[in-house]
Amino acid sequence: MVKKIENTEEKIIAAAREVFLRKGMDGARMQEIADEAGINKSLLHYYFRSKDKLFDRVFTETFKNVIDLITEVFSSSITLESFIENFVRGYTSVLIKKPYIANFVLHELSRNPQRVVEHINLTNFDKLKLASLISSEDKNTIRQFNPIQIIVDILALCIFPFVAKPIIKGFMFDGDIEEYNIFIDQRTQHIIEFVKSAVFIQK
Amino acid sequence: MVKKIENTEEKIIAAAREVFLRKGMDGARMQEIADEAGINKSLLHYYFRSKDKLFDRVFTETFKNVIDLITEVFSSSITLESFIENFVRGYTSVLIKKPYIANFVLHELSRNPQRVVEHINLTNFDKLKLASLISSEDKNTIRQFNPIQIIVDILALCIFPFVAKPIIKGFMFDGDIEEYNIFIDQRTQHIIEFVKSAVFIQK
DNA sequence: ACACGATTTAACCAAATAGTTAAAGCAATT
DNA sequence: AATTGCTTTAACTATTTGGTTAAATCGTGT
Repeated sequence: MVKKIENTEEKIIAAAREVFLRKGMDGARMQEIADEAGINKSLLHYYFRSKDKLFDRVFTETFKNVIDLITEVFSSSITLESFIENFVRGYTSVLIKKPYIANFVLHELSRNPQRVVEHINLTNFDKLKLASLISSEDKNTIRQFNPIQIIVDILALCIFPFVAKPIIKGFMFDGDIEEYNIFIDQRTQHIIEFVKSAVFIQK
Repeated sequence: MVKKIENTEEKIIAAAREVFLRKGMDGARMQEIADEAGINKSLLHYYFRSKDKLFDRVFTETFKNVIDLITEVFSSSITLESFIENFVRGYTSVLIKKPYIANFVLHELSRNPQRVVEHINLTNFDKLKLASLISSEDKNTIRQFNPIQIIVDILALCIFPFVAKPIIKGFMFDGDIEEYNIFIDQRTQHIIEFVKSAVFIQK
C-alpha cells in the first residue's frame, strides 16, 4: 500500500460514528459522512461498499468497547463490594471517555433490538455472577434485593446520566456545561456510595 | 361534520406514534403510517399537511403525559419519603401504561435535544423542591447526597428498565416475556425500597 | 333529493439520495 | 520511468419518498 490505509479508514469510521449518532442510521447521509471525514463520496464507497456495511462496522466496533469492559469486570470481582466498585468505575470511566456509546447503543436498541441482544448473547458473560456473590455474603449484612433488580439498578445509574445529558445540562443546570461536567465527575463516587448504602446494612 | 372526525384523527396519531417509535422520525414512511392507520396517504395529508406537522403533534401529545405527571407529583409531596414514593409510583405507573413514552422521548432527545429541553422549560416545575424537602429533614436520619444526583438516580431507576426492555427480556430472562413482566411489576416497590434504603439512615 | 364533508383511487411531480462509473491525478515504491 | 494503489472530479442512474391534484364515491343530516 502506498498511503496509510488505516488512517483514512479510521477517519471514516470516526466520522460515520459522529453522523450516525447525530442523525441516526436513517437520518445520516453518505455525503455528510464523507464531508465530516474530509473526503468525497466516491472514496467512501471505495472503502465501504454500502451504507449498511459501514453502519455495521461502526456498530460492531463501538459495541466491542462495552463487551470487553463487562467481561473484564465480571471475571475480576471476587466480593460483592468490589464487584459494585469495579462495575461502576468501569462503566462510568468508559462512558466518560466515549460518551457517544450510550446513545449509539440505545438508538440501535430501538431500531434493531434483535441485533443488540444477539451481540450480547455472543459474549460468555455470566449473568448469575452477582447472585452468587450475594449468596456468599453474610445475610445479616446485606438487604435481600433481587439480584437482577440490582444489576439493572447499577446499569441504569451509570448509563442514564449520559443519555439524559441534554436534560440534565439544559434543565437542571440551565445550560451550564461546566456544572454538568462537575456533576459527571462526582457521579462515579456517588453511585458507589448510593448503591452500597442501599445494599449493605450499617451497624 | 358528517363522520366522527376524532376517530380517524386519533387512529392516525396512534398509528404515527407506533411507526415513529419503531422507525424513528427519519425511518418512518408516510405510507406505512397510512397503512397502520388503515387509511390511504391522501387522507393522511388531508388531516396533517406534512410529516413534520404530524410528528410535532405526536411528540407534543406524548410529552404532555410526562409533564402532567411530574407537575402533579412535585406539587403534592410534602415530605421526602412521600416525594420518593409519589415520584416513583407516578413514573412507573405511567410507563407501565404507556411504555413507548420512554423510547419516544429519548429518541427525540438525541435527534433534537433543544426541542425537548424547551418543552421541559415551558413547565413551571420546581427543580429545587427536592433540595428543600431534604433540608427540612433531620440531618441525622438521612445521608447527605447531592439532591440533583438523587433526582437523576430516581429518574434513571424508573426509566431505564423500559428503554432496556429488549436487553432485560432477551438477555437476563432468555426471551421470556412473562418473567420480564413480573420483573416490571416488582420494579416499583423495589425502587422505593432501594432509594429509601440508600437515603434514610436506619437505626 | 340535496348538500357537504369524509374517504378513496390513481396518476403524477420534484427533490433527495444511495450507489455507479470512468477518467484523471497524485505520491510513494520499485 | 513505470507501477500501483489511494484520491478526486464529475456526471450519471435508479429508486424512494414527501407531497399534490383532481375526480369519483360514500354516508349522513337536512
